[in-house]
Amino acid sequence: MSVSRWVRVTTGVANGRPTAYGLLSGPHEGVDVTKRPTLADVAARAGLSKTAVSLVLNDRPGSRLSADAVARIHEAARELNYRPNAAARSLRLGRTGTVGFISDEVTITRFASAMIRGLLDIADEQETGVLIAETGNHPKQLAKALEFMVDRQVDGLVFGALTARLLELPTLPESMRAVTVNCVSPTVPTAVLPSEEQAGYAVTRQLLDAGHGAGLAIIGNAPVAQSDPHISVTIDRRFNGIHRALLEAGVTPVAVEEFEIWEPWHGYDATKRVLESGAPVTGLICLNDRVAFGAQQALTERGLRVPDDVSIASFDDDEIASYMRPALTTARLPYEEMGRQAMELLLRPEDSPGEHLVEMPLQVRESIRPLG
Amino acid sequence: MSVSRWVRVTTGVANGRPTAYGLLSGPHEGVDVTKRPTLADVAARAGLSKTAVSLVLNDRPGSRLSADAVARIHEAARELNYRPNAAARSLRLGRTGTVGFISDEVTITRFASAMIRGLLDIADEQETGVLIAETGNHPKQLAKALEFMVDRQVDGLVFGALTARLLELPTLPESMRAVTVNCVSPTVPTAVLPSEEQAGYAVTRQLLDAGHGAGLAIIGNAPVAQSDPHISVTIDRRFNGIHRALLEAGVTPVAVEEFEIWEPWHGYDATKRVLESGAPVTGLICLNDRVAFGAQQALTERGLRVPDDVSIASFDDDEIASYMRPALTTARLPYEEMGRQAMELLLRPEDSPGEHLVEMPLQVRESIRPLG
DNA sequence: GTCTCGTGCTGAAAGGTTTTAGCACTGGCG
DNA sequence: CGCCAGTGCTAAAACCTTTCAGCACGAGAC
Repeated sequence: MSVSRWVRVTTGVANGRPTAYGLLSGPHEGVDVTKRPTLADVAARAGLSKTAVSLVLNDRPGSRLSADAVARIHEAARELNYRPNAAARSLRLGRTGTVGFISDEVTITRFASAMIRGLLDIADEQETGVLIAETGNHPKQLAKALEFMVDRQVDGLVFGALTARLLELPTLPESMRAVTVNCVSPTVPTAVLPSEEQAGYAVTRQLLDAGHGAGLAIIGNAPVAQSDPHISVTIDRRFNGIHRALLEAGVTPVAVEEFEIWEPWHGYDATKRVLESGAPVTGLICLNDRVAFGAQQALTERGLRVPDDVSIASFDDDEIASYMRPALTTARLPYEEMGRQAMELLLRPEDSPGEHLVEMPLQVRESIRPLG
Repeated sequence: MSVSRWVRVTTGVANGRPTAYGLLSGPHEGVDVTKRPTLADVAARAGLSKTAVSLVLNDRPGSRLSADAVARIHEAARELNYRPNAAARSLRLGRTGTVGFISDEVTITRFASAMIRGLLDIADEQETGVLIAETGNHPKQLAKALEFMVDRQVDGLVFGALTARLLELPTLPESMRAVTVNCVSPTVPTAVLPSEEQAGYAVTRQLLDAGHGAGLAIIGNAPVAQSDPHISVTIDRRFNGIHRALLEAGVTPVAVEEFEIWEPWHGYDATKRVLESGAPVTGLICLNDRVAFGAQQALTERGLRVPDDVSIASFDDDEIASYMRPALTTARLPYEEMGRQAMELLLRPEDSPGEHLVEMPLQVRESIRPLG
């Protein structure tokens, strides 16, 4: 059916609420035009019972109605443009065909919005709606959002976070399905996370393979973030991957710049320091793209060119990575894929507890030059 | 109440659906622990009728219950941790306390996610939930989303778009409240748009006031976008503002670069062309920040510095505008404020048809140098 | 003593769906 | 003929809320 065929026909108000919906004057006569048709209307028009209509329209197996009856019901439903009333169905069934997405600020900031894309994608495939709430990291807001969702009897909950951290969630109703994306919580067994160890390893190898073992610098070492799961549970793994690659190759970086917040200006400052120190740097592992962006600004100011003089590899595949000249080689944070995974896990009938890692694919672009 | 107090107590399943919810073993005895309490449970505990409970809990004016009765009901509700069943209420009331947000790709791309922030902000204040759907510009998806929302009996609809264009929407049920944000539709009378004329004027004046009248270039003239409302209904106004300022000052640009798609590489190419043409350019009006970013890359490659040699002003206040060195002076696209406005208009009881313009504030940063 | 009115409260219907239990009929078998 | 099984269909309950209509009772007016 097409929604566009619904129009209000009178402006009458009954019981303080408008009820006057109906079909555009169309080919079918004898239809009550004052309100949305119900099962009873379809039943009347088909000359059968509500039970029969419900059975047929939901084609329940085992209900043995004559082919004629089935045809009449379908015809009547089509003619009346019947759509079931979601509230009534929810009331009866105890489920709503709706899931909730609660995050700190995934939806409302630009960084991880691809996560929503993934979520909505799968939800849509499964004819499921998504209710959204953001907490801005306030426990009060979280409690409120949760209460709202539970009251609406959502069929499941997805918890998301901007940075992959440990979340403090209240205990959920035990029958409530839930998945965390880009975060973990002791109260939710199923979690979807980016495969950071692999990414750390891949990024580092990319520079090592290009021959930068002798002049490698790390821009953005973050010991605090590494050790505090409330800041991140995955940064640690990213560094583990980096170190595994270095260890394997027997390489020690010529410089390691430490700072916890990864914004362009920090990358700029840190890289400036490295350059001023005179360390013989030929390759930069920047801990994210914004840091890499700042690093490049510092290099440019020094008259150094990427990748001719210094190569850069990085993490995230932020918008900025593709705007840079040269475009940045970086390990992509797979937000969309994580969103898809989460929704699939949530909607799947069986449980799938545990950590589900999603690969961070290396986007190889032009910021690395092979040496000699 | 706190949601965390709900836990499943048995794993029993009735009618094929789990119903076993209850209070954590707490201070109150004699409460049925097997399911969410209903009005009837509260009534029983308070020794009154369902009617009385409903009346009191919704504190309907004109219902004259004794102070004692009111107290008993509140107490019982609190003890049982009663929360009304949203589906039942919707069924009865015909409204849901939920609005729908349908857009092409506002939620799922990074550009306009602040719009959602504004929407959710206000929705939250008004205890309203938000159902989200994205159409990716497919009419099929749009119809599906609309149908879904109408079926769920949302109390209103917000239509959003990434670029401020004319939308083709099916006729809505006439009683359905609706607002468009950053887009317009003949079927929806209330629209929220950015105040582009004012922004065009302000940006241009900023360069003129700094003395760049003699060396002004426009990077990103877009005649097609200007004249096709399906691409944009506001770009036109942006140019009108620019031209009004120029006309007023009696200024003719020394160069006008035309291209319809405003990505960094286009800005880069266009600026390169201008520089190669030898036009005596001292100030660039870039039609968005990404174009400005590309322009700066071209300038830098030519050994020209911003703002020392060339000044830049731009539109949008994209992420990138604040990352650039120097940070970019730009007229902010007020997505968040537009979102707030839209939700306020939607939730307001009276209608407010017409166009609601939201100011685009000029973010004055360091990319403009006053000429001697 | 009857009527009227105000007070405090309640029964029952309505909203639209799903599902259980079961009715009425036919045909086949013993 | 009696019984059983199968076929085609339906009545009614249940889900939980809101609200209309109205009951019972006591006080005051006439």
